[in-house]
Amino acid sequence: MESKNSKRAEGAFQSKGGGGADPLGEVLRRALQRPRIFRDRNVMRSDYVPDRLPHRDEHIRRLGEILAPALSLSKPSNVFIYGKTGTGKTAVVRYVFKRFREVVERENLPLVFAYINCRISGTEYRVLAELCESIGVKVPFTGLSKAEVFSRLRRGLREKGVLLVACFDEIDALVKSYGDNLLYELSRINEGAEECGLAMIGTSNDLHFKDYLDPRVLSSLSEEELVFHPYTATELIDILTERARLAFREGAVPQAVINLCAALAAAEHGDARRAIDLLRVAAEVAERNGDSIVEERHVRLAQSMIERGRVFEALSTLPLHSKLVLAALLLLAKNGVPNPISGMIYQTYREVCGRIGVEPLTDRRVSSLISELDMLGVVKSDLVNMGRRGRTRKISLLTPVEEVEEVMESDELLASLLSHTPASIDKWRK
DNA sequence: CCTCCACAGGAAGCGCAGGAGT
DNA sequence: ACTCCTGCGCTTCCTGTGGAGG
Repeated sequence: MESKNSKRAEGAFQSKGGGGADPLGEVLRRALQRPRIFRDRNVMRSDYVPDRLPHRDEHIRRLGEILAPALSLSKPSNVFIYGKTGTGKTAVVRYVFKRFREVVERENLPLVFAYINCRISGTEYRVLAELCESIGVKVPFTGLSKAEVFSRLRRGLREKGVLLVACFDEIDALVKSYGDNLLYELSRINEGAEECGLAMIGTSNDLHFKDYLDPRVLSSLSEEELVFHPYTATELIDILTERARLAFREGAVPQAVINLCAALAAAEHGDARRAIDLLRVAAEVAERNGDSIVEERHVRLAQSMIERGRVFEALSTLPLHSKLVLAALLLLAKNGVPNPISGMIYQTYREVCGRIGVEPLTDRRVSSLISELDMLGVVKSDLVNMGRRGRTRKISLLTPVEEVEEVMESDELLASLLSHTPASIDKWRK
């Protein structure tokens, strides 16, 4: 990507030849001359697996020990990994998998390591399908019954004589919407099979996840357990320093900037991914600015950009009715009702629907949409009891009104709604 | 102390789309 | 062509609930 862009830029630059009105030429010349902050952009990507994981040596060693029997082709214990987001669960698993794969390749062992993110895969069917694909069994993305995919997986494992070590990342997402049936079936897939089978690693950022599991599944899945604690600010500094050393030109990112990123992320539950994102965006801001050194103001700017990016992302990808719910929320906030309750939002939403001639959804559905927006981090909803006046949710935007409005203005349909204040709002205004 | 509000949120089911197998 | 399967977005129906006001 990087090299492709710069090659194209160079070509255009040369073809400019002896001057003339070329609006792009100046931009391209500046792009080439621009002081480069990045040395290797990939290092700052979220799926990058570093060669060293500061402050996680102990976890790496434990996981390695647990999985070691796989190399002599006996099924290792299942593992359960707990820890909040950005505490290095995924990084450690990926790192250990990477190192094991190197050995597998060298020794030519019938051993496969699969990594599946259950929240992204979403359904039991897709998780099964991914397991199948990891051992080279083709399955259509829909059309088969789950039982059929399951038996293909079992058959595949037997016929190929493969030992599969699968990591189910964010396994709680799957269990919360589908129950633990699939896990139970998978834990029994080994029965009657020797020299092949399935070992499971589950990760969850919900510490109470255990409560959702059937005792049989729990005992099978958590033969071993690992707990990851959030990083402290000093640990985050080490992580960022290590990454920065690889990702940036020497001297481009001062220690003070790294410390600031670490401090900001540490304030939000020690999330390393957040910290790395923040530093990356700050560096991009600086580079786009033509600066050769990342400064504190770039970090501050990056923080608000990340915030705005989340709203923009949400607004551009959300389905129509979720957008309309957000529009209702914004209209309420703009007109002196910053923390409306569900009922107010629903009424406003209905009026908004009426204005553009869209059939409104039921209140139940809208309630679910609000929950989704909550999970996306676009709004915040708090359960409140108002005694006689019932029990409801108080909902507020997590992003400043002006920023949401700015993003909404760019959407033709939504922008047209903002000019008109729904009548019902009057009665709630104080 | 009891009532009853205004919803939350679970469960079930419906209709549709996309696809496999026969 | 027909049956069977799942996912998805949605509705309908339902039970649950903390505390202000009677």
